[in-house]
Amino acid sequence: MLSGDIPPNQTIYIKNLNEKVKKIELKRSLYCLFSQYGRILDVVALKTSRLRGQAWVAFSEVTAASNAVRQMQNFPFYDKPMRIQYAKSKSDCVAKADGSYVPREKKKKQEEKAERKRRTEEGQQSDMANGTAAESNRGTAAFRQGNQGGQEAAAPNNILFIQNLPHETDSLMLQLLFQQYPGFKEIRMIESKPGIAFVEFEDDMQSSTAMQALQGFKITPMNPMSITFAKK
DNA sequence: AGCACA
Repeated sequence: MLSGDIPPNQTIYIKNLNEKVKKIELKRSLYCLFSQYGRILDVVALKTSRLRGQAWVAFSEVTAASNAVRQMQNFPFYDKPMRIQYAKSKSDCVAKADGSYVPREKKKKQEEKAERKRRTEEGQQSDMANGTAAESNRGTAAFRQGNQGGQEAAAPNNILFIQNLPHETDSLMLQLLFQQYPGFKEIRMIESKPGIAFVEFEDDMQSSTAMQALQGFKITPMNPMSITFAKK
């Protein structure tokens, strides 16, 4: 169930996107969501029968893509957890940037494939069978843009930065949630800044585990939490 | 499930 053996690529491939979202809105939201990981060169999304529900986000750096693949894995986006992998090939925009771009021949077989299957289209609300508590909690989360005011994602470290909390959240509630993960040390909140919190762990492996487990966890239906590494 | 660049 790992992301397969696709080698790292500065472009990420995202699937399981909500197909009801309009293309322009989808691209804009993806841009907002992922710009916290680095500079985005291009966002590609098509609504053709074969390509709906998928998108490509090209970063200027492979490391940005790597962070995005790990940290946004299963992030609830328009009610559906994103499934993220590296793209299988180089984006045209990066080929153009590094000079290796050559216009491709047009492929006929893609149009032929498009008319094959027309069987199951609706009624597939699946799984969450063996997910974590957080995973099942995440299911119907609304998209909230997460970004800590800056652009670049902080490197993985032992302190997590939590956003989009309901303003009535207190540190005791968060402690209940985070202390179940090994290495938990403390919650820090700031009176004058409701909706955010810092959670400290012993080390960055343990903070990463908690992040992965609780990413998108909803304290209320409108508050899927957005977890990133704190800036040091 | 599905890897493009209109």
